[in-house]
Amino acid sequence: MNRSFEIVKRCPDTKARVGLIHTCHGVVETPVFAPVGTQGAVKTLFCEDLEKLGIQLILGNTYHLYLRPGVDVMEKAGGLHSFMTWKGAILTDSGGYQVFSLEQLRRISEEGVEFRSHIDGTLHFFSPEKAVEIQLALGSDILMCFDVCPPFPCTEDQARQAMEITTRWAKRCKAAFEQNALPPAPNPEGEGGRRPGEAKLLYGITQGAIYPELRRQSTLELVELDFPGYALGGLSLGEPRSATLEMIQRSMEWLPDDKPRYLMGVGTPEDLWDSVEMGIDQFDCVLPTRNGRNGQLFTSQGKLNIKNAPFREDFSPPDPACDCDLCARYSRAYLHHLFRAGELGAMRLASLHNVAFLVKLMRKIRQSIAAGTFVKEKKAFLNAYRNEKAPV
RNA sequence: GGAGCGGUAGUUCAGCUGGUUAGAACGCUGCCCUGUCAAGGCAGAGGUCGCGGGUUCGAGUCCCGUCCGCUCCG
Repeated sequence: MNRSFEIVKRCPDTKARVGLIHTCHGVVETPVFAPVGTQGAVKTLFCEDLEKLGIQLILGNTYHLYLRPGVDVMEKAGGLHSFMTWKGAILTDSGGYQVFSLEQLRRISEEGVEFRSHIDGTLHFFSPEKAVEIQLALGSDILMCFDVCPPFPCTEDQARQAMEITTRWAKRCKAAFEQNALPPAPNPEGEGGRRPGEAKLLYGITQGAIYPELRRQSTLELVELDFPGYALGGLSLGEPRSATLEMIQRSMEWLPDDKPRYLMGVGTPEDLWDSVEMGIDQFDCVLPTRNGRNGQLFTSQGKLNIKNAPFREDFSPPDPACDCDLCARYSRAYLHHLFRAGELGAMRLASLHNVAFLVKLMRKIRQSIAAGTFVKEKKAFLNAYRNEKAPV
């Protein structure tokens, strides 16, 4: 049996845990935040930056990389790792999110999804099998099942349909994965399995929008299929935060304790603390890079729109508590100026800072779980982040 | 000295033959962004239409005068 995930430490007060995911490209310490590199690049950053931050896992996107540069190029390059020179682990999203985000450009059937390329309008077809095949060609370490992500809001009927087809596709993804990704490996230990880190991992994705019963059914059916990790999909699409938290909390009851739980597309610093507390191990989010490009910084004292007028003459560091390449050297006024002047470096510095901020936040979270101070640290962080006075 | 063109938001300009609360872009102020179609999106502030008369029910728009700028001719 392949134990790709091990739990190292548990929080005495909450469901939070510290763990390790063994991938073909190194160990990933959890809870982890993975920056999103849709097109084989974390926007404005280079591998050197990610390495310097100690990042162990990044995302790539099947749909985007399939369209450009194309699977042929990826294969000739020897896979995405080699292509972009990334030595760490890569998780590829299956393109399921694009089923949602490219709503106008696709048509769903039982067999799969017909997409029109957002680049040149050409027609393409993704089946669960094809999504897996492409992810294998990319050389992904953690593959995601091809799912249908319904929008918010959506009716219970729509949510049910999306959830049911996602489950059926999960079976097909798993079959395709087992056929192509797991050639019988000689095993001198005689246990008929691999050692940790020798196998690629295919995660299942739960759906069900914000309907608890659908969520339950989705989760239980996927658990039945026995994936090495489970993702919570279709959340943080605009639904009330309380609903998101409720869906996470409920899902934790149905998911096996000994597998990594991945909350897709989240999040904000508050979301990360709250979700880890409930037992989430993995995150990814475009927020640090997208907001970075748009001039919003995460800081220890809350969000900061660096383009705002008051920063014109503020020569203090963006976040005094931060030691990233931005904060260690440049002032708010300078970054403000770079944004106003449309200098590309502004987006890079802000993205770098935001990614560093979340990565360091996760490190702090892991350490506090291990030290048994999670609850205290969370409270302290949120007090400062929300700019409230510490309780006396 | 003469002729022509032009003066409308901070800036560059739209406003057909006169007709509701004068528009755009950029700039400015702020908010937003959650498995990236995103160097993006939304909202807001800002103008006694150079000035003074006149015609008209009604003038940024037509007429007269005047000031300023540009171009050309002397």
